Amino acid sequence: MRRPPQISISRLAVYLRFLEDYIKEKGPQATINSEALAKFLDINPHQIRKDLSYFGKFGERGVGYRVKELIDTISRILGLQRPWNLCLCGLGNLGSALLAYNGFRQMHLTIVAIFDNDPEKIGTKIRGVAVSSPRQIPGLVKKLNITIAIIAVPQAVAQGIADALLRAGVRAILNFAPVKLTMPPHVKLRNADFSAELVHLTHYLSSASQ
Amino acid sequence: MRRPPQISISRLAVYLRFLEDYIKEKGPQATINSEALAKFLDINPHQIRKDLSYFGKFGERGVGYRVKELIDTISRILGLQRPWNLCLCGLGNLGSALLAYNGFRQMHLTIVAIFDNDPEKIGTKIRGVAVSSPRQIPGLVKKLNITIAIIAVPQAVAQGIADALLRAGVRAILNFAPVKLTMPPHVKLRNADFSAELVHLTHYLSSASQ
DNA sequence: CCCTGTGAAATATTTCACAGCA
DNA sequence: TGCTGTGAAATATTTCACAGGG
Repeated sequence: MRRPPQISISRLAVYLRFLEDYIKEKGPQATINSEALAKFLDINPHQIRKDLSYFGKFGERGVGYRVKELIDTISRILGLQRPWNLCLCGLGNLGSALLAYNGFRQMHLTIVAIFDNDPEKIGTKIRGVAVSSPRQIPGLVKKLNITIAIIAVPQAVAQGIADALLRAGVRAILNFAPVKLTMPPHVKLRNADFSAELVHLTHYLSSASQ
Repeated sequence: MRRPPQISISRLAVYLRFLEDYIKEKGPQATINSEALAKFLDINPHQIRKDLSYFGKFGERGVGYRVKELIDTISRILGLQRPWNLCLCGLGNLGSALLAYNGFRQMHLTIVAIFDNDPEKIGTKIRGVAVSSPRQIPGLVKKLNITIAIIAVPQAVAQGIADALLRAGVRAILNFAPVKLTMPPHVKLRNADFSAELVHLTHYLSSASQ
């Protein structure tokens, strides 16, 4: 059994979300086999079994997987069995969208601090979360035990915010700003890049039509 | 020379964005070699040369790449040398964030229609773009020659919107709703999934600390 | 000599086929 | 029999090493 590829982590997240919907519909005793799950998600059943096998044996031969157990297992694999405190940097449209996004809560991910430069926003509470100046990053990251940060600020200030987060001791960053950030290797950095996604579509459409 | 992997398209988008910033700083005569570019983007220089070589020969031995030319070349590869009309489905926080996102304009991607169910919004113009009822999808997609759609509606209605877009003749969809959409193979579908990104961070943090 | 472009090697990932247990 | 778990095969992708043109 080898080390799981990065991409299998993304797939586990997809399985998890589907299974959470599925158990709501089918009830807590539901089981599912890899073939049925594969069909729903339009993926190869071998892939699913392989992804899970990197982490252990969770199914029953002749039966499939007990959905309740599988949800717990995948949650544990993904580190979602415990709560995480996040901060959101940047409360523009994107930051507001992320704050409103419900997907986080059910994953035990809680935004406990918001940092924004706008004096109008600083000192207010949005959806129950206080907005602070970025100068408060060092203090609040420690005080609120924040380990993960979301960067949703303009390109030009993203690296500066990232540096402040790094100094404050944040250990992982999800960056929505369209820049390549520089971080030491002990900080885990992921980039979410809208335009890179769109470009797949334009490339596909223009190469398909030639 | 083999078929380029999907992921090299994402990397080309990253190269392109960097080069656009770079030429602004260094001027229109700038050149760059694969090693320098690789260093800026924290990537392997062989990877960059290989990614480009899937599409042709764009560099000069002993010199590197002329940045201006390389920008044009990558734009052409990605299908960005021509304009594209997009529609945005869903004008919540995320939809608003996407509408405000400047990255699209410089890629010749124009949002020409917005679809939302809210009667308060229908009939208004946001950032110069009219908001219409989803019932207008068939008519407007054809009339405005929309080929690409962005779905930023709640999970529960995403498949219905996708079906309407399909019937209207849209050829590619970028889906931000956290569901697996079902589409026939001739429609190119990409998913942008925030929580799948975050889960990489929680998985990393919890497995690193064990 | 400098740096690209590219076959070939190394590595990573996916798919397959089937042993083995309920 | 039915389905998982997993080595092994097939593919895909990345990295390397170097030929070759300016």
